[in-house]
Amino acid sequence: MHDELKLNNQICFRLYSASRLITQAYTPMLTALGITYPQYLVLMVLWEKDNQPVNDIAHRLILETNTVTPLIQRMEKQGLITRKQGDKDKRQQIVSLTQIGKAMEERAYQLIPPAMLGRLAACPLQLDDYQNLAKELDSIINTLKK
Amino acid sequence: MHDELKLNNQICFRLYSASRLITQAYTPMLTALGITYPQYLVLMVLWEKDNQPVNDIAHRLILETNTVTPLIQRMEKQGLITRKQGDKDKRQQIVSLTQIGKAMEERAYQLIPPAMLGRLAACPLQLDDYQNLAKELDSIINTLKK
DNA sequence: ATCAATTAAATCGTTTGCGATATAAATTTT
DNA sequence: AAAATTTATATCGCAAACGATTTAATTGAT
Repeated sequence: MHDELKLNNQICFRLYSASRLITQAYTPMLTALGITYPQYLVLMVLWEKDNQPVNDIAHRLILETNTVTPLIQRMEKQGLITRKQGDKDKRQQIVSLTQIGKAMEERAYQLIPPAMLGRLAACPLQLDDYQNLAKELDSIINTLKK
Repeated sequence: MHDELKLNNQICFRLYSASRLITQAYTPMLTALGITYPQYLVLMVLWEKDNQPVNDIAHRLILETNTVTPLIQRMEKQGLITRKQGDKDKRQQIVSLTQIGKAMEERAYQLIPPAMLGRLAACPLQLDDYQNLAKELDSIINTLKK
């Protein structure tokens, strides 16, 4: 048995597990808001800057448009966002928040950060551990993204 | 705009992105072997210890059986593993490697670790950074898994 | 200006991941 | 032992991800 192929030695498996578990920790709050985690990501992008084309949202989330387009279509059906053809470039679809989508920011702010703090209260990591983690993850992300 | 809701301040988004990007980095090698990343995880579990029930594999990968069962069914169809009912407990399905599944370990060992090393060569992280990262991820995983 | 190449979205098909539920076998309770 | 509960898998439905392809609009080249 090659040690390199042991699950315990895999950073990738840890990232995969930690990512899924944190997403699962968000789920109860997101379900209360009626959204999923990827939809929450799209909303965060739009809360920072409204009226963006699909491509910019996809780029920000490091996703392909073939993932973002259906995601956005579902969000439109739910009344969170609207789409309209771009003025300068008619290939673009400009995505904008509805009043419902805008209003959800405040609800998310009240609900999610305190709940996540509670959920991670038992975690021994300190603030500088999280900052360190963020830096290490950014290194990996920047190395691997095209 | 609440700072807590900015994408840049989200550990979760970093984990999600890093996980997807590393999985994508594995993909060319896994495609050459004819498998996917979750299938590779199942194989690693079985390379460490063959003949395990679905439940143990799911537990090891921190997945539910409703994810692992169809995954294993596809792997069976591809001839990588076999399933047989448990002797003591007839509810169990014992999963075992076929010769093809066993032989794949050596091919994976030749192919994957060197390619991933190359892929991460440009990453500024050092060995102790990775060890640190592993410890931090384990903290999060242990805090959040039931 | 015309034709070719690029770009922005969308569509299609497959594999995951997971909540909810079903089924059958084993265990516990009464 | 019969009934109730728990446990191991499996099934179903839906939302991601993503490779591959398509369509329409824009840009670049001749």
